[in-house]
Amino acid sequence: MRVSQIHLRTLKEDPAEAEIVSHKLMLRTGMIRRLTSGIFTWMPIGLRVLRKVEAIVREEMNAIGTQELLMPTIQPAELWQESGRWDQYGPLLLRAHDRHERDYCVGPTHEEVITDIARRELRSYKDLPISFYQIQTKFRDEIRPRFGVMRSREFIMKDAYSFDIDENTMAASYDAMSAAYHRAFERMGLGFRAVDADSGEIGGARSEEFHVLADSGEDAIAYCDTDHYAANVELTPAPAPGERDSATETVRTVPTPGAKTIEDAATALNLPVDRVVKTLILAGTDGPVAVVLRGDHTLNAVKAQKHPLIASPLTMLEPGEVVRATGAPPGSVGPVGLRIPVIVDNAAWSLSDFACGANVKYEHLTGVNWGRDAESGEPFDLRNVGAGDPSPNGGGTLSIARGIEVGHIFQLGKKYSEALEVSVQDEAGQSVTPFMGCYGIGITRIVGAAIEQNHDENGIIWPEPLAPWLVVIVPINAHRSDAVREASESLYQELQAAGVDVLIDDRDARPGAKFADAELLGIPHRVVVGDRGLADGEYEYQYRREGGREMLKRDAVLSRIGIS
RNA sequence: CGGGGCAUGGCGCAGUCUGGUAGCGCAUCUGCUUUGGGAGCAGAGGGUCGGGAGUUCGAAUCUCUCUGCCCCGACCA
Repeated sequence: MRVSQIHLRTLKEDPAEAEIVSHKLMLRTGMIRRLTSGIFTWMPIGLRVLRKVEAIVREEMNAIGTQELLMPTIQPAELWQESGRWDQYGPLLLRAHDRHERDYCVGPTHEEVITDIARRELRSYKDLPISFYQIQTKFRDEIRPRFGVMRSREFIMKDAYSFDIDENTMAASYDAMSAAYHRAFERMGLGFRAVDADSGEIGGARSEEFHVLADSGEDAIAYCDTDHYAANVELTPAPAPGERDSATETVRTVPTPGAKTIEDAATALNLPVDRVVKTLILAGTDGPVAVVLRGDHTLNAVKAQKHPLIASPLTMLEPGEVVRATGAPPGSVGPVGLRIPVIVDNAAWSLSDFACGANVKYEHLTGVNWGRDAESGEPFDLRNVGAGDPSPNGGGTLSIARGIEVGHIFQLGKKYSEALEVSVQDEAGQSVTPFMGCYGIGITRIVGAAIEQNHDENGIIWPEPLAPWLVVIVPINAHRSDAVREASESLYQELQAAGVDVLIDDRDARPGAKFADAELLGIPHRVVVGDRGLADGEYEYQYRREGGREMLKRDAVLSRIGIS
């Protein structure tokens, strides 16, 4: 394509609405435009990238025999009432009604519709296994859309659903899908990791998340390369409690003036943070509860919410409520002498001669021991694991990486097939309920995640498979050099003929402006055609990711691009 | 939904405290010059100052109200 013939309007400054790199760059390159909160137009350049992502996903789905279909975005309430999710799904579901006052929703996902298809279409075990997928716009009325395309309300998802006669074949369908996901993300050229996930309310035997690794990712992943453990930190178990040393100190009250954080207290007490305990006051199922963690640890909300005394969703009490519950403000609270239930984390449970808040403002206790000075009760796993913790598989220590969730696969079991009464006949002629799996890929999110992972101060650095164009040709001063015009034009024609996605910057612009745009757009290969090089029959070649420039003959340029 | 912030040509901002009828940079258009890292000069177009109500001789500026957007929390592809 020719730059003169496409709509290209790049911005030099970051728009104020964007906070993270991918969002800024998508706006600066003109890939997307916001219509309203969490709803975007995909402009021509952005759409080119989106289509590349879709094409790879589509090919990998087709390759494992999953069949593409297209379901409606608008779904009748009756179906959701049948599954029970009309009430369960809550405000995330955008609802509407038609002129006859019949209720509908804009599909946030399609288990109900595909299960309805299944019960109408599937008759016999001979129809199974079978799976379907679609690439389609979804709508989820997120409480707080943010980060541009990464958490938008309207987004494009690839959703697939499998139907199997029993659990074993369900597992096989799941494994095939998992393998296809690995291939798809590999083909996109993205650094990613598949991790064990919480199957959560959806239930079912197994679940994995696929994360694109990026420092800006919202999820923390714990992994161990030696024993191949990988899971969301939310779910990674911390070690069981260790042996407690016996008490050697007596309790002393120490003033800690002005100490509000664990670090303040540890400094005032002249102790390492892991000898000081933090006490968090949370809303409980029956009044406030105290949770005790080692000072260097953080509370894991997913684990805490599973405790019978802790209210879900997890709620930290306000300072005033903490004073009412404990007599002291946050920062000076401790487990000794509390009249509310105390729940102790494994690591804190294992401490002896530790320090904690004295339940008096700006006072702490040292030499505290469980049993003698405060009741510890049973230990619980309540904390997030960190780098250096032992791997649950036992083969090494954990590292922590940040990731952006771009895919999630589940074994659903019979949840929907039972609710919507799908049945097929088995070999014995008996009616049985098929086992389902569901598999999602966030197509639009992948575009943002790819940029988060691949950019520098000058702009995007596309992995080749996702780039809007593979090559950009930059003629220098073509308007006054026949040689430049002819050479760049013939290179353009040759690349086009070879089926390469090539862009030629035929604008009557200064070289600097063209270079800046080529880098901002992140096009992998740049070929600069100027009188200087042409005098020696050479072109300047630069690979966006590496940055170095070299003067090459035409054949060498073609071979760098990957055509011989 | 709770907490915080913002709203002024397409984009980024100043002006608001202390009311006097809107300005800067980028972008756009015209002309001339320029041309290997976001050109220079000269000129031009473009704004109901988010909406409504009020105070005032007079409101971008003060008051009330509504709306929209962004950020921090629980949720997700």
